[in-house]
Amino acid sequence: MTNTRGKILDKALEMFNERGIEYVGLRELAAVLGIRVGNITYYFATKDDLVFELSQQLSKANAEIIFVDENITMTGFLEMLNRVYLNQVKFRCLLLSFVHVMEQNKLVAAAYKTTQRNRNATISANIGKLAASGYLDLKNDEEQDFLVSTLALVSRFWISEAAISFAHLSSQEQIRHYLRLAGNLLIPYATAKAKRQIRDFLSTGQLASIS
Amino acid sequence: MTNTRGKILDKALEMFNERGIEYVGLRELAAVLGIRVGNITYYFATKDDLVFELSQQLSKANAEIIFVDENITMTGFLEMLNRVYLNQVKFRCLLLSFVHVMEQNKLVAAAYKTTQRNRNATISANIGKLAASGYLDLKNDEEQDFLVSTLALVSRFWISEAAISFAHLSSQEQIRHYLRLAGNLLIPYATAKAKRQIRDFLSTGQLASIS
DNA sequence: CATGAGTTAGGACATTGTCCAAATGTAAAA
DNA sequence: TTTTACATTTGGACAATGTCCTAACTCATG
Repeated sequence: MTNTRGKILDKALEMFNERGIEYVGLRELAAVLGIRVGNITYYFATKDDLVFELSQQLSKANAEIIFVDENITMTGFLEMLNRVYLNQVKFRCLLLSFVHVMEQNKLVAAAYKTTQRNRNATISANIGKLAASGYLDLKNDEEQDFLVSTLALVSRFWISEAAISFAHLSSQEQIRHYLRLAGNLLIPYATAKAKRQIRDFLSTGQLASIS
Repeated sequence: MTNTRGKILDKALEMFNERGIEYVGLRELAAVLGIRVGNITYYFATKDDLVFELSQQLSKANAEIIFVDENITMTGFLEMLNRVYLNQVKFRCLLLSFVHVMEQNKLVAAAYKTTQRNRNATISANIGKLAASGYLDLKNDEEQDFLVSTLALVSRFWISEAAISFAHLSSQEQIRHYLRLAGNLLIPYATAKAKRQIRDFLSTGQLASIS
């Protein structure tokens, strides 16, 4: 992006990620960009609008990753999770201010509601496919709901816990920890071939971190 | 509490819980109390100091609940979790701004570090007792670490997820949902008698909500 | 060159947390 | 009772924030 709007978005994401959305003022952002505050408000009437645009970028990036895969394997499922986690690192400022943003920013809140409904349905469908394909042994709907609920909770808040409790670890190490957690969550319900894929993925299969 | 300091703390907690720490200004708090802003800063030099005091109250309340019980049962463990969740509802403003507070408030962050270390150790010890007493069947340390890690994550962030996704439910219903989640998490490792206690607790045993 | 839409600059505004000096209240000492 | 010393409360100042508005500038098009 070479235009002003794009520059604002890029630098805002960079600074928000480093120091937190609430702690980066528009004047400081403007100063770093060598422009005036009024110029930012020309493109984004409010700071919320700027944050909303970033949340849309994350949403779009996730949409390219999360879909119902008819031929999903346990390895594929974990890779999908891995890719989502990597996206979340890129937009970590949003997830670290998750509750705050959702309470304040009506735009983001409204968009999230619909996105999240689809997302949970997709995860649920994939878990169902894994069961149908002999990767998971689920006795009833409650077991499936439990897995989906827990995976959703972990996926939403792992980065918040990591920021507080595992700040000394790299993003890649943090992701490894929470992928391991997800894997352990699935293991009691995993068939033999699924267990092999989980153990294999956790020991060698992690995707490369972002640049 | 009839003194000014106590009144400030009580009303602040009430308003923070209702509308969020970030959205209640000191002037509004002072106005509701019928005092001046400077009077608040006399007792709490900064807003962070006020928040820190509230976090100490939560810490103290939890300390009375969370301890290593030599004769712990599965029912007792779930009751302990239930009591912690009820405490968290009382101080939900702190948990909803968890990451935010930890990033900004050095006092709270420092206190939390040591508290959390002890707390995780205590939970881990109780899980160990459950295994020793024939409630849990843990094959290795990794299984125990997994349970402790996941329980810690859920216990820290359930209220944040509930505020966003289950705002239409009462606190008691929210707690029921996350106690069920914790129960389901334990079930694959639970012995027969533990399974009975879990199912029994989830169907009838939930503690009453706060007034 | 002139026009007009798009863009940028600069400053005003209300609100926030913080800080301070003066005024007031209170309770023990003289 | 009066004085003194300390605790409490007041009222306003301060810098920083997000938001808003008007004037100035840029630049392709007629």
